[in-house]
Amino acid sequence: MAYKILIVDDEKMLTELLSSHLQKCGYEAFVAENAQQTISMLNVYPDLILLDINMPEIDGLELCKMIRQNVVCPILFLTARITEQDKIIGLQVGGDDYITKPFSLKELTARVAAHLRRDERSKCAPKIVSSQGLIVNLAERTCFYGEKPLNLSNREFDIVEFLMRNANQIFDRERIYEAVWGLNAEGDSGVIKEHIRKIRNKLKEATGREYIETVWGMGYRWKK
Amino acid sequence: MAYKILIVDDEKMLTELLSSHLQKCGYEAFVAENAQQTISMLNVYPDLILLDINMPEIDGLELCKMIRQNVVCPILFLTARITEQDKIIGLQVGGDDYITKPFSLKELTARVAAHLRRDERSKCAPKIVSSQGLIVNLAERTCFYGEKPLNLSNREFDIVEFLMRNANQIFDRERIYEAVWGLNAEGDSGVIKEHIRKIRNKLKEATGREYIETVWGMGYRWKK
DNA sequence: TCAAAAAGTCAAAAAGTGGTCAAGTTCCTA
DNA sequence: TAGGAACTTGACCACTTTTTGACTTTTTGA
Repeated sequence: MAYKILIVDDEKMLTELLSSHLQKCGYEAFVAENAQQTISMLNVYPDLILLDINMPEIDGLELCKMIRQNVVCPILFLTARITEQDKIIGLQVGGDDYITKPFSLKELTARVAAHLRRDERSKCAPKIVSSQGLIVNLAERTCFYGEKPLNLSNREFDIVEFLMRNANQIFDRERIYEAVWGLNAEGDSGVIKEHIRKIRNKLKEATGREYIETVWGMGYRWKK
Repeated sequence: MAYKILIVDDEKMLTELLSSHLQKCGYEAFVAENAQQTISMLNVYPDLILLDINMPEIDGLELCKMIRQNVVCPILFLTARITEQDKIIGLQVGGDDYITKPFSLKELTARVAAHLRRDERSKCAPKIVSSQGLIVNLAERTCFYGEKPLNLSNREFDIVEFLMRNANQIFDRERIYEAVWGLNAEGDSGVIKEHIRKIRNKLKEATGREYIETVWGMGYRWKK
């Protein structure tokens, strides 16, 4: 199946040029001309996003931040200006690389290919699980929200991993205990409660969002 | 078995184009040109519905609300206009996504595929029971009327589940007690009466309908 | 028409559940 | 092996659910 590339730019000329070129190169190309279109286009699950920084209405950087809430694929900025400052901001909002205008099509496709390759590698090796901008690296046992590390302890990480792998399902404390501590491990007595509290604190601290929901009388559920 | 897609639009040109394209992609396509046709078409149990918002006679949004009374499959709006306001209203009436006209066939099929995939995932796990627009998710133990959550407590949910599973049958309070609390559990003394009252209140609040009927001297019955 | 039985309502007591905290224990590392 | 981090425990509080019993309303049949 062909890689899907989403092009976000308001200049029709450019988007047409790019999309036809990328299609020739064997990619599937999708175009969005504004923020709204972009967000709804994320449903096609693009493998890579080309994002123009200079757009009317909404800033590309701002848009990037929004995209990152839902998606982990590489995001490459298309931009005229590029200072060190820009670069730092770009990375902060979750961008992966810059391509400065004007660029040759050859250069563009080379970069696109490189990032897809890299993404492919990271996909098979460490295994990354992502949920609303939260990136969990199972190989390194780390958890980041953008640049921010969560610093989960071992037990905490295990619990998060278990809940994320089974997102949207409800588990009572006993089931979580079994899953994380191992079967026929004795008792719970509230350890989970305490761990959940710690995890929630760290998640809140880093992301400002609620990930773990309490279903009264039933248990906990990871909201995807 | 091919996915069934229902296309609701009054422009013959468009519906023919769409249906032939979707058929080429391996889907089964059905067309409805107005509200009446749509409602009767629901009997084929479509897996996904493409719904034009701008139709004469009846508003697409209104129609969507009616469809949702009977059906849980994804509903995608086809629309020219699209503001934040539209989006919110669309979601309130039970829509799942928007596709703005004009759109490419490629984009359309991508979105259709994405939603079918998503729906497939949620289908295999939880098991959904539906009764007159009331959707009960056994896995999550939630109960919705369209968008409105019922917020049943555990005991309440158990009772509703039992009655719904055995719809149209009459059970006296003792039988319900046995079924929900477990056999040779002692006494009833009116607990059921109270729970039934709570459930009725919540059902009434959310749906405006009566689901639980009292058969005097005999017990209660869930009206399907 | 009236009284008894059945069903419905209400408020308050009882039981159960989850969140928080502080203190204890274990484990690991320097 | 001392110190600190991670893990566990139990007690407490706040809150929700469940149950109870007294009371009212409705229905039925003599």
